[in-house]
Amino acid sequence: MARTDESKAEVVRLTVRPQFLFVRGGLSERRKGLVIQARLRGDDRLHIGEGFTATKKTGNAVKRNRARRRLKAAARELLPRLGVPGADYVFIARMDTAGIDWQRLLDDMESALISLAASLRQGSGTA
RNA sequence: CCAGACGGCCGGGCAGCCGCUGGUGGCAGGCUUGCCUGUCGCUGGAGGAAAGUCCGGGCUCCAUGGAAACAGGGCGGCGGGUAACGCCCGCCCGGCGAGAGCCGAGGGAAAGUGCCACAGAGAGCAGACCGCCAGCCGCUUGCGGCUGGUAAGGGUGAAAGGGUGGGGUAAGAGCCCACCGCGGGGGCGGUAACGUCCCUGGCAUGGUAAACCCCGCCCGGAGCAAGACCGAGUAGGGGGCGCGCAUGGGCCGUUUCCAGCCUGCGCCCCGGGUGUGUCGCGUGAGGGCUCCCGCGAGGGAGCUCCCAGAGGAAUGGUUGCCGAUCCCAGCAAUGGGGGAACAGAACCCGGCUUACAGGCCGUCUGGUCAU
Repeated sequence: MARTDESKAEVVRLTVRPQFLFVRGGLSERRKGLVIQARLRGDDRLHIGEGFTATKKTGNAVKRNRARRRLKAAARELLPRLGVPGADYVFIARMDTAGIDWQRLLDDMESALISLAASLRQGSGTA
């Protein structure tokens, strides 16, 4: 499959609570190492939004920090290549995120992003 | 060397690649001339507990200042340290330990009130169940009954109205005596808590004050979502109702007094920013080294360093090597496995408390061996 736009889209961090709530109303993909939510913003701009969350269930503050940092590091590698321009993504840490094998985490994120991209391009992401 | 006590310190290391954030420098660009953007360097970047948010402060805002009383809260051997403390140091007293040491909310219970279950005859103006003793009566002698004395013994209890020993006595009892304890007075040592000695009294004073309480000392409230700045803007404006036009009313726990200030007061409704940015926000009761004073907590002087400042929240992700206890095998040398505890700054300090794999250093105690 030949990628038409080789220029990677700019990635912007989601910062306020309403942005997270908006994405929660969109699509969701669950893997062993993480959960990804995604939703097309519906505006004209082409940047990709990214946000990271770890709930109290993930563990204490150290475990939550580690899980969120691993998600950020993985997203930095994968999201510019696999993310859909104009969509916002929220990466949610699970119990295994901090301890899972690094390559497995990358594989989980890649497969989730690919299937989300397929759904988004079909137009069901705007909801 | 083994066992133990106390104090202090550390709490994974190195390298490669790719990132984040603060500071700083070069270059380029922009313009409102001191900032912004891009890029390339250099450099700082979690803890001993960053935690719990339990105390004490700084700082900020609110409150007109002072005094007294009351209310509420806290503290409590003595002396010292400190900005301060409920913290720390030294000492005293009591308890525990063979010892090094450890533990103690450690003022007042003969001001008052409350409480002290069960058991027990009796539990706070004490108390005769058994026993002991005396007298009288009955009777088969040691037995039984009645009356009285007695707190030495038994029994109950967490605790039985000073303890031990002797005298004394019908049996006993601070009834008397010695020592201890307790109360009062005095001498000496100590800044003091207290210690010690002498005289004296009489055995009257159970425990509980993290029960009320009494005594002494201390204490305004809220917190960085404090608070400040920019934007037209945080303060005022308009309306209604009630009371009032003064010897009134208000000024932050309450009341009173003194001084001062303000001027209608109270309630309700309407309209007027709704959301970021910047500051606060890292030079501080600051760290390191040396010297001096002090038993110590700590204090002083000199030199030197700048040492995290995020904001859905940076301080990392990943790979390789080395790796402590630990687990398995083995008498051992050793081989294999495994791969670091508790835990993440959010205005900042001083403490306390709690969590924590493992390691290092020093001082001391007891034991063992050698000399």
